[in-house]
Order: sequence, then structure tokens, then C-alpha cells
Amino acid sequence: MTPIPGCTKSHIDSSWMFEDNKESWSTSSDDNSSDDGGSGDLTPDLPPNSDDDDHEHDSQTPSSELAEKIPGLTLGSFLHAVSWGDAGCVRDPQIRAARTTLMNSPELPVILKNWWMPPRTSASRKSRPQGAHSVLEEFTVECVRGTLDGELDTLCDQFRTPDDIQEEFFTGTHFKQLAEQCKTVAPMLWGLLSASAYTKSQVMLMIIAMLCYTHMHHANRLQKLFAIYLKFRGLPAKAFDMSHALAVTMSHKWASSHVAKMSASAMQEVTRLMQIYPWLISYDHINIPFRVFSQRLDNKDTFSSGVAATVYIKRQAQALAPEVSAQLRESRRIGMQNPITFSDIFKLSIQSYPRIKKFIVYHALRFLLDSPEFQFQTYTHRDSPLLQPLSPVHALPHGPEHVTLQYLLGSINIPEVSYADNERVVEELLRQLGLTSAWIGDQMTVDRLRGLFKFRSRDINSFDRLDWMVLIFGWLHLQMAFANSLHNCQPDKLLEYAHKLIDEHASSNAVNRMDVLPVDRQDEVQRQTILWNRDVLHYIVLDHAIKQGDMGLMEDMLPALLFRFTGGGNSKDFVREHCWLVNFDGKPNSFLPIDMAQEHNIKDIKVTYRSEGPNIKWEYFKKLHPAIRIIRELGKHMEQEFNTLARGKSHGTPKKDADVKLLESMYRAANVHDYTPGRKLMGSKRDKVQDVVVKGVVKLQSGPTLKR
DNA sequence: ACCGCGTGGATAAGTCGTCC
DNA sequence: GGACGACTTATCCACGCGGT
Repeated sequence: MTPIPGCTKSHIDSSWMFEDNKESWSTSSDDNSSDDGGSGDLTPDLPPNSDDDDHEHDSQTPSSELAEKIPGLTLGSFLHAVSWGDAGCVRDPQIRAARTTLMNSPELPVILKNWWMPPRTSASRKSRPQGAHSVLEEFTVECVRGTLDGELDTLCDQFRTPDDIQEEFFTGTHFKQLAEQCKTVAPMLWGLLSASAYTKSQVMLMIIAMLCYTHMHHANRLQKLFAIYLKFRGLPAKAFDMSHALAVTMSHKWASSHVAKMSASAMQEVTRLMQIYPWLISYDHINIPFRVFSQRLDNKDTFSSGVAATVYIKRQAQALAPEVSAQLRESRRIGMQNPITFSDIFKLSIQSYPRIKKFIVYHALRFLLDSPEFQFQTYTHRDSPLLQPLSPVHALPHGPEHVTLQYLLGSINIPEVSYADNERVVEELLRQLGLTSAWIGDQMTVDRLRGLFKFRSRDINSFDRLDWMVLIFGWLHLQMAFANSLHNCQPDKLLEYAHKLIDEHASSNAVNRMDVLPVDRQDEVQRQTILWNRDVLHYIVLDHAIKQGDMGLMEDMLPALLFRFTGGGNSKDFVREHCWLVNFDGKPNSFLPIDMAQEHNIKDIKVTYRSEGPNIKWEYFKKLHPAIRIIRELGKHMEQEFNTLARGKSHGTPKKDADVKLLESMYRAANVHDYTPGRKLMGSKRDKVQDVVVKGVVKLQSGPTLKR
């Protein structure tokens, strides 16, 4: 026994394999030949090797000695006996120890490798000895197949989808993470793939997912994701069948029926949440032509008009509820006893204006800094404290648990806008939410509920419909056309410019200055532009405040907002429902995000997730729309996953560039920002912008508005 | 030349039976 | 019960034909 390990040990140093020495090559083949010759009949073409046998004494002598000691012993039968082939050898402690040593020895891999492909020098002209090439190859394949089967089985469990309806399923699948899991669960498959597929991990993940899917069609996690995602990115049914056949997605059939399930589940969820948390419903008509930006969309769609509604759930409000309602009662009591007067509001607005102005100036400055012409990246003083974002006046807590949930309800086909229809809409929405049976008989409840439904009036639509975005971009581009020339200015100089800009072009003071001029010195066009600038900046600051959850800033803005909405002819309800409510329940989701969100939803309904085909009717819309929220989240999620993986964070160029350019040239041609004494507005009186703030101040001062 | 109408292609949702 | 696939149904659109 002992000579054998000694024999192999003498050859474990594999450096000789790479020597060009002819002699050592022959000694090596001698070693192999003795192995193969020992096992006998596998490879008959070994005589050239056996010729060289006698050169190497170490290896030859022991084996022959052994053969002499035990007659009939071949290397094959010996190895077989040692390798658990003989009961006595299995048990014998000495053999067992030697076997274990061999099994764990570094020689073993080398032995096997040599069996698989007997080494030879690069100078060798002989054909390579067969060794046990085919045997080992078959054996390896068998091993690998067994392991892969096991790995695939475990992998299938990874790709199973217990819950494929909820949002978590669609946004909770992270490809990198999943790839890591696959790597750990199926190291061999992963290793093989990454060795032979020179590609990114998500491709290998997809290959594995496809394998699992063909293995068992319940292992379909990625297929489901891709099915829903691709369906709502406009993959046609034909292409769907194709990619289904390739095991990339689920069947088209599945996708469409699954959307219905998602909708149903979303409706269920919203009904459940509405019983727990405070909620608000907003709805809007979705047949409003959407022509402002997208002229290409005039595809003569004959959508009859209908209503799209969204439920907003304020989750965190519940935690606040007890004390807040008490506070609310208290402040109501105080409010009743000490009604707020005009001068109070006016004082508040005076007090808060400096704080607001800081933000206005900052945002104006931001336009400059963000404009590509300015090249902020290379600006010398870009770290100056003067240019840093302002800290919020009073920020609300934020985080995932504070997100306001929104759920689209099924769209309803109720054609015309009238109060009667509004009631029908409300009824239908309640019915969808399953509230009808319990509450519809109770007129009181319905009346109260109606206060929570927000029907958007027409006069604010254009403002809310993001039309102003283009105008703002135009405005800022005009202001910043000379941004490049400011590149070398000191930060404090920039700040000063921004102040000057606000004072002269975007403030009530500027308007006032204009108004005190004699009539023939006034410039109506410029005045109008100033008004627009001022209002839009307020809007931007408010938007910023809302986005940041900056309650303090929003409170500061309340007086100004009150002036605006009172003057703008919007109902007091508008202010009361939203601004004041915000004041009390301490939440940032005031009217603006809600309306914006509603517009987003409508855009999704009308443009992004528009279904085509003959069977699209309102019934189908009703079925589809509650699912849009999840679909949208999925879209975001997928693009995020793949952008970060494949394309980095590169953002596309703003689509509105052309619009902005046009607007800019129009502004420039019209000289709206220049002072032209005595200029009058062209066109009818109706085109003239009202200074709603002044009107609101006047109205508040004189009218009955405050009493309510 | 223009309009009305029928037809077939394209498309996608819906239905039903089958398989695991 | 979920997934699939063959088959059915419904609608729009392009095209062409025939009549005015």
C-alpha cells in the first residue's frame, strides 16, 4: 500500500508538465500508461507508452511488486477495492485512513485531470493519449446534470410567486438581488453560465428564469413582471405570443386577465383602507382635449366623456387623529370667538413675506444655476453658502409611511357636466367602493360625503393642467439667455441680481411702481408679464414647499393664497377645504399635489396606458383603471432597475425644448419684459390678466368672504 | 371626381375546454 | 385552481367597387 502514495507524491509537482524535456514527457506517459494499462482493456492504443515503461523505476517497481504479492491484482481492481468496492477495504482502518487522505489530497484533482487529458509537452508530435477522456467527460456531464437538476428545482422555488397581485410583488423584485440569490442557490449553473456567457448578470438571470419557467410554469416571477410591464409599454398581442413562446413572458391571455385581478384587488384594498383612514376623492373628466403640448395625439379618438376618480388615503393621519381632532375643536372654538380679521391676515402676510421672498429669490436664482448655459459644474463659487438650498421653515416628517396612497377608481361613462351628473358620479363611485348599500339611504351621510368629493371647476383647469410648465420654462429661458455671461460673477452678486430681478420683474412692488405712473407712461404688456412672473414664482415656491413638506413655508404662504383665490373667483370652499385643512391635519398633501396627481392619472389613462382594440369600452376602462397605479409603479421600477443596470443615470433631454425655444422667440419678439411707456394690450379686455391678489385683498377687506 | 357601402385584414378581448 | 391555447366575437381601417 505505502509505495503507491509515495509514487504519486513523487509526481505531484506538476511543473514538469510544462517542461520541454522529452524525457520527462515519456516518464509521464509511462505513469499514465501504467494506470491505463493496469485498468486494462479501455485503451488498446498504448503500446508506444508501454515501451517507455522501464525508464522510470520508482513507479514501475512497486506496482510490479504488489502485483507479485497479490496475484491477479490489476490497478483497476485495486483502485476499485480501495474505492469502496471491497467490504474488507471499506472497513480496514489503515486503508480507510489512506483513502480519506487520498480523497482530500491535492493530488486527486491532478490525477483526475490527467486521466481526463493526459499532459504532454508542447513540443510533442505524438497524438495525445486518450486517457480516460470520454469516461470522465460522460461522468462529469452526469454529475453536472444531477447537480443542475437539483439547483433548478431550488431555483424554481425562487421564481415561484405566491402573491402576484399586490404592489409589493411588482416593485419588490430587484434584479440584482435576485441574481445574487440565484448565485448562492445555484452556484454551479451560475458558474457555468457566467463562464460561457460573457454577459451581464441580468441576462443570466433571465436565462435562468426562462429555464425555470420551461421547467415548471409556476416558476414565473420574471415572466409575470415582464408580461405586465411589456403589455403596458405597448407590446402587441402577436409579439406577446412570440415572447411567450420563448418563455420570456406569460401568455397574452394571462396578462389581460391578470390586470382585471389587479384592479379588483386594488378596489378591495381601497375599500378596506377607507374604513380605517381618512380619505378624499377627487375626480375629473377625461374627455378634455389634451392638445396643448401634444399635437401629434389628435388621432380623432372618439372617447365619449367620462369621469376618472382617485381616492387619496392619508395613512398617517390616524395616528394623529385623537389629539388633532381635539386641537381642531379647540382652534375652532377660539376661531369662533375671535374671528380672524382682514388686518390679521394682512399682518400675517407682511410678516411672512420676507421668508417667502427668500424662497422666491432662491428659486429665481436656481433657474440661473440650473440652466445649461450657466455651466454650474464649472462655476468657481459653486460651494458658496449663498447658493445652497434653503432649509425649510418647518418640515413635516417624511418617509415611506407618510406617503399618501392614491388609488384610481374605475372610470365611469357619465357624459355631461352638470350638478345632476355630479351626483350620479358620486353615487357610482360610492357604489364601486361598496359603500352604497350601507350609506346611500342616509341622505345626511351622502351630504356630508359630498364635502369630501372634490369636483374640479373649469376655471382652474388650464392652470392645473401643467400648461404653465411651458410658460415657466420659457420665462426662465428668457431670463437666463445671458446666463453664460454670469458665469464669472461672485455668488453675492448673483444673489443681488436675483433680488433685483424679483423686485423689478416679479413682485407686487413692481406692479405698484407701474401703477403709480401716469397712464400714458404705463406698459400693460410688461405689467402683465410681471404679474405672471410673480404668480408663477409663488406657485413654484408653494410647489417646492409642498414637495418638501415644508409646513412652515406653506403656512407663511396662506395669506397670499387666500388673497389669490378669493380674488381669482374660486370658491371659498377651495381655500377652506384645502389650505385650512392642511393647516389642521398637518399634512403636506394639499390641493395642488392632488390635482396634479389627478392630471397624471388622467394622462396615464388617456395616453400612457391606453388600451387599443375593438373591445375597449367603458366597462373595460372600469376594469383596468384601478390597476393603473400598480402598473405605473411597475413601469417606474423596471426602468429604474434596468437603467441603473444597463444605462446608468443618464437622463433624456427635455422634450419641451422645441416648445420653449418657440415661446422664447415669441417673448423676445413681443418684448414682454421691456418697458415700453404707454404700451397697451392688444386684443379684447378678457385677455387681460387680473391681479387676483389685489382683487382678493379688496374683496376680503370689503366683502362677506371672511364671515363664512 | 366624389361618395356610400361591402369586404377582408388586423387586432385584441372573451369563452371554453384541457392539462398539470 | 392556475395557466394555456384554440376558437369566437367585436371593432376599426384600408381598399375597392359601383353609382351619381
